[in-house]
Amino acid sequence: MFESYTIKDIAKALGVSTSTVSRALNGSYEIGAETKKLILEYAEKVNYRPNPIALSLKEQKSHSIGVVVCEVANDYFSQAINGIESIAYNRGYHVIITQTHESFDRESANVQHLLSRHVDGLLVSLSAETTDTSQYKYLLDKGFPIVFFDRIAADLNTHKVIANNFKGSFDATELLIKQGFKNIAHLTNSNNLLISRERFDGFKTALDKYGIGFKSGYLKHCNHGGMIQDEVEFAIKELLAMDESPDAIFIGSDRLTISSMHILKKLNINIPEDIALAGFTNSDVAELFSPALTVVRQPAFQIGQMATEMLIKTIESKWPVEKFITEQVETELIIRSSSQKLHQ
Amino acid sequence: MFESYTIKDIAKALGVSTSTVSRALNGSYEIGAETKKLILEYAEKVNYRPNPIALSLKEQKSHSIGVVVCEVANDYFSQAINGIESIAYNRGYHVIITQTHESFDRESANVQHLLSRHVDGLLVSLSAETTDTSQYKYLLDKGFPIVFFDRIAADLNTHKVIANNFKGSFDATELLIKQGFKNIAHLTNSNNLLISRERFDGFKTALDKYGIGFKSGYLKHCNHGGMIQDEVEFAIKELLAMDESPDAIFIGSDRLTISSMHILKKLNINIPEDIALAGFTNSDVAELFSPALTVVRQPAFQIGQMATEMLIKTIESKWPVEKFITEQVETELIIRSSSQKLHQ
DNA sequence: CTGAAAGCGCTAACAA
DNA sequence: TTGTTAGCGCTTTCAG
Repeated sequence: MFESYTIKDIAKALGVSTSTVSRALNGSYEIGAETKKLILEYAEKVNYRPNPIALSLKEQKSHSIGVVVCEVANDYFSQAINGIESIAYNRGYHVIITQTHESFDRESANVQHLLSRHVDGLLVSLSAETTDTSQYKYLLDKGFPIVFFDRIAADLNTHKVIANNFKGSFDATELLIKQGFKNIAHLTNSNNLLISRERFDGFKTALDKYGIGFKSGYLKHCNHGGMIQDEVEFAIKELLAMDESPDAIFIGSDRLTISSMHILKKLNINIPEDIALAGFTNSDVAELFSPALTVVRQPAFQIGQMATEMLIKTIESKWPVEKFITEQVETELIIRSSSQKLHQ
Repeated sequence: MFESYTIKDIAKALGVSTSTVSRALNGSYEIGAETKKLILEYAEKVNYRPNPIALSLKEQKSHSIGVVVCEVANDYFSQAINGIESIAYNRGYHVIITQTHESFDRESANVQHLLSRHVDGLLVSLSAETTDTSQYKYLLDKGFPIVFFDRIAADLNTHKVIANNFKGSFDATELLIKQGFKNIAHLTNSNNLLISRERFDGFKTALDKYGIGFKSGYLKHCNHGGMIQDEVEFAIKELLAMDESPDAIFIGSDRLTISSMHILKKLNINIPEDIALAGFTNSDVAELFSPALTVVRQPAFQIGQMATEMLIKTIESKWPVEKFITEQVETELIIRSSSQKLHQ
């Protein structure tokens, strides 16, 4: 079962050459119907499975794709990875997952490692620390397939999949405004990330639309994306200690949203009485929270699927791909009690 | 960068033979210090990386391990996978993850697929449907390395890693009893799984200790492990509709615990007023729930690490491994308000 | 100390 | 229609 038959074993058993066996197995037409039938039957009988390693060596393709994300224990990314695997598996690719933990150095090391493993392509979501994308540019220039998703590198010319961050952010902020909140803070990931800037834009635009001035003190960046708990706690405490402290926070990152819930609970701050909350997250249990959490949800599974399909298409393209597209998908605003204005 | 240098390129560039290069790179002693230095320096300069595929073909080892779990979007398993990857990565193995979705057929297909990928060993947690473990027995008899974790096959002679399910279950049940609950139901996964039986034993033993008779109507099995939402809802509704309906439920599975919270919320049943709750889960946000959830938590990350270490040790053992061990780790009972008896 | 050659499993160009 | 052979990148005898 695990010491599988080789093409050679079959050839010997049947008294033909290995190439004949290969041809039969690959459905080549330059082979006798008789021989073919014989070989296929025998192969079936002994449960022949081609050795993927030998194939890889021959074809110079590993049939694997590398994935670079900040971490897997994150609802958004675990769902995206699910989508990635669902496509990859069906197309005969396996995926190697690496985590950056929001560090640029680890990101580079991971890319190197994946390259040395001869992955056929890369699915990348940048770390919060990354500003230098030259390693990707170098690879892309050489024709190596890379698809970015979620945390994309705007300046690189390749396929990208991203959610409509602007609108997701705008909608959530507008909801808070319509509820009657006036002092809305924005807690978000590093400004290095395009998604942070897009989400801030959506936030700011909603404020503008309703004539609410933006206070720069209400904008807090967690440059480690919530990997360091103290950083988040510090930011939130700063907000709470302001002269005119905010009555609502809109949070622009999955991990930060969950961290904030933990911290506010620890500080005994009531949501939404003391401060209202809404944030990006793909948690499936947000409705169970106390209070139920208003969230902006991304179609993470689908994003993973789309990115993987684009990548495999690029990998298997006979011609060098020149025209790249950026797919944008919509987010979903799920309104629950954490964003509710209580009339006292 | 991604079209890497081969040993042949180096040999040609330096005017030596490929075997000499190989020897230098592998630190063989039968080589001149001069030549060695030259080769190593050049290899360093061009950033030589051995082709892992060629190595695999040569060594008949893929340096990858296969993982079989019911699903990754599950707090326990995603944490275990984290542990698995942390060890595997350091030891130069990569992991291929497959999901059974609690189906025996998919489990078999996954094992076949992983075998055809020539994984060096298997890390398995059985599906809820599995009763026939003969495929594993066959492989083990042939000396193929397999380590079971969490949902183990008791009768197979190999390494295993498991939590102290009996004690975890006993402690949680005892807590409920001490709180004053008398009619405690037990909702759990398929009886096929040893962990279900162990957890039931812990539950039953606690009941016995306090002289509480066990009512068979209070025991509900979800044979699909919560993959089918209706099954869980049906079981809970049955409990609630009983003449003497339970005042507390102790749940024996991560997924069922989360599902139950969703269902009770939907049915507008208050916890713990109407019914108290405690259950196995590795969710990191259980304290944020409404109400905060009392949980039995397993050291999933550590379990993943231990299983992987045992597997790699078996894979790399020079001698056929004959003595197998079963590691047992302790669970942790985290007491929160969902299990609290409110005195009215 | 170093080189030539075989072989891991498979495909494909070339011969027959 | 089938067989022979070379080669993918690497290690490892076996000669020299």
